[in-house]
Amino acid sequence: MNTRKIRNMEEFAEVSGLSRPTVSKYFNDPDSVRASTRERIEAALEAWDYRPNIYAVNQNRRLTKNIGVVVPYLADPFFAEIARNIETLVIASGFRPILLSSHGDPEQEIGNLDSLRSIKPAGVLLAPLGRTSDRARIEAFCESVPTIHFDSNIRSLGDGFVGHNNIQATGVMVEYLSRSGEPPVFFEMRNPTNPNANRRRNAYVETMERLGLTPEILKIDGEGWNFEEIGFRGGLTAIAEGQFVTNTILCSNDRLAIGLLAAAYESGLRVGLGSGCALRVAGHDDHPFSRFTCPTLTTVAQDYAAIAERSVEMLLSLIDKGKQPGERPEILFEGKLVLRASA
Amino acid sequence: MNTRKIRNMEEFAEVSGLSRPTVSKYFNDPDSVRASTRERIEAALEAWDYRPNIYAVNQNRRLTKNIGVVVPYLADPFFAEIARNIETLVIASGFRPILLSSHGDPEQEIGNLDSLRSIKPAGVLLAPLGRTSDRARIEAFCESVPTIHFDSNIRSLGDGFVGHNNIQATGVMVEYLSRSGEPPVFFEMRNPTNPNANRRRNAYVETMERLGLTPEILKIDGEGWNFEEIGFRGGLTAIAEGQFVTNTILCSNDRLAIGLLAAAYESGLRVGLGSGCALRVAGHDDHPFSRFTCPTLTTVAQDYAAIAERSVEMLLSLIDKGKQPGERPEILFEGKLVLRASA
DNA sequence: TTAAAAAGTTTACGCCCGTAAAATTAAATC
DNA sequence: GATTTAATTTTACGGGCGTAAACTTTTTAA
Repeated sequence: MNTRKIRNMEEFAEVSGLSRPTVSKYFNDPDSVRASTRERIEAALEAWDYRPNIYAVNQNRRLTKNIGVVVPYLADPFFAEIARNIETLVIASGFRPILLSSHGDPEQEIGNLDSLRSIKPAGVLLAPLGRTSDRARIEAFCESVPTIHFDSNIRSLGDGFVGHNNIQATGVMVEYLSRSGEPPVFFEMRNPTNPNANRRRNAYVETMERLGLTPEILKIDGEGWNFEEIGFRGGLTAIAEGQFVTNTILCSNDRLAIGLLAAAYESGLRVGLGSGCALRVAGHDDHPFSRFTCPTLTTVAQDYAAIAERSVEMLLSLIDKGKQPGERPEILFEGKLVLRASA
Repeated sequence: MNTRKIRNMEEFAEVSGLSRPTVSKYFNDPDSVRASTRERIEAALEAWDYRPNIYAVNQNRRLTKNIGVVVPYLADPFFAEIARNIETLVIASGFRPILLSSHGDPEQEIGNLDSLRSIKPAGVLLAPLGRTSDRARIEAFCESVPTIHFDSNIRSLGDGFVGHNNIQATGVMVEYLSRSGEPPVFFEMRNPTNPNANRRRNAYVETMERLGLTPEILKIDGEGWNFEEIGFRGGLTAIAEGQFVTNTILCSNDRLAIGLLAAAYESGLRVGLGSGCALRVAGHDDHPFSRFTCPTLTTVAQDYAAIAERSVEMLLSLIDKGKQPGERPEILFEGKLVLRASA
């Protein structure tokens, strides 16, 4: 590594023995220059440690290489995991991911979008909060920036959607639970923020009716994203007051189930399939921690990898080809039953 | 909101009835202009929806308002939580946080630092991976960018450190466990990546010896950041082969403890304080999930809020006053015993 | 009221790079 | 070796804003 400090592309072009526009061309697309030229530049890069000033580059390019990724709540390992997958894919595609969490707060969500707008991203992958989201302002954002929604589908918002097939997945779980024991009671928050929760409830009701069973829904109180806490408190009350109509409980998601498992343990109720068990509990999502609950949690897995891959793919194609008027692709991946010890 | 689109600061100055330098001054520091001027600009901002181009601004400012935040593993709710705290504080101080995760990978860690360097941050808050980190390259980074380390202290790296007092915290826990039942066995990974793990082990040994007890350490195999899995497998083996010398186990961290609890459950061992219990298990960190394990986990809490607050404070002062040669402040916050059901 | 101080305006230059057009050089084709 | 084609260089401009100097206006203090 040479000692002289390279201040800008002009100087770097000089030590490479080339002109600045050629070097600039190389940085935009290494394949756009002759092989021999490319080698000279790359040799110079080894020797001199220069990188184009990202601010000057982005100021002048029509489109930056930034891709915004907004998730509703990063402290939830589910979103952390899917964000990790997305990040890796975005980088591999030569873009630069900017990861933002809304921390469960609609204002922060809009703040994140505002903040993204100011960096003029090529596109955005957005998993919205849901019910509490400021629909109008998200819509305004989507009109100025190519946006693919994932995880949570807000009707007709954004240029496409990739997510989990809640209907199919819930159906599979309800069928399994019904044929392997008592039919399930559905356990959920009274005012779920996420639209997936509503789809899951509806699918539960439909499937139960199709099977000739009576749907039973237990709605518990609680606001915010502290789902384990909410499931725990709701579970304690439900157990103490005997609110569960059958011995089988299907939770709207794994985090509620984790709370409910804690409540069952606290109440001295053994959870599982065996004859010595008082309760069966199932979740939904295959949360990273569901393999380490006591007992391990039976659940329906979302296909994290496929959802991440497809949303990045869809966004890149949107950026590349531009918006197709009238079109808004929606892709759902099927859930897979994961049988563990809890149900 | 007016319809005419403001393209740049020139046009915005025009509609505000001011000159561009004055407007520029306002955006750098609203208090640097007369109150009446400030009001005019703010009124215009309401009416016209203009924001300075962030790339042009950063290209010209000596120092950007960016602050990098690098954590080793964002899918760990512990780091997600501390990152959330830091983010909020950084924003409140008028800076812009850039959150990056190393995903447990030393190369990604260096990649993150490289990526940060290219955005010329005012400063960086870095929680390094630890043992596997590329020390030399981190050192090189720290020389060119004001950097405060947190969580994990790599000897003499960076311009300061804020973290958890592992020695004191482990001592408190060992004392509690010893006086309330059988003395604890220390349960940890054979090759812990994080230097905190070493401090905890040493503190365990010291405290045990001070109390006149024999330290017993159980090292389990496993690589990577999948601590729950490692704790689970190690726990299963240890239980099956009767490797625990006493009935009390102090885990190096909560995530290992979560795995061990799952192993105990799987093995039919009841964990807790009562007479019907075969095992006592304690953790370290007060992981967000430790309130929902079965049984709930006794642990030592890290002061998340204080660590976040102090590291941001330290970094801002470093940015403000510049590096004091020879000085490298180290601040440790004490751990607080959290008694729950598991021990 | 007046002088001094503070704030704002004008003018001008620089930051670092993208990009377009025209001129030149090098590589590929026959 | 001459011609075509592709790549590179030269020249030139623009993007949006920071910032400095000199000048003018407004505010504050005497």
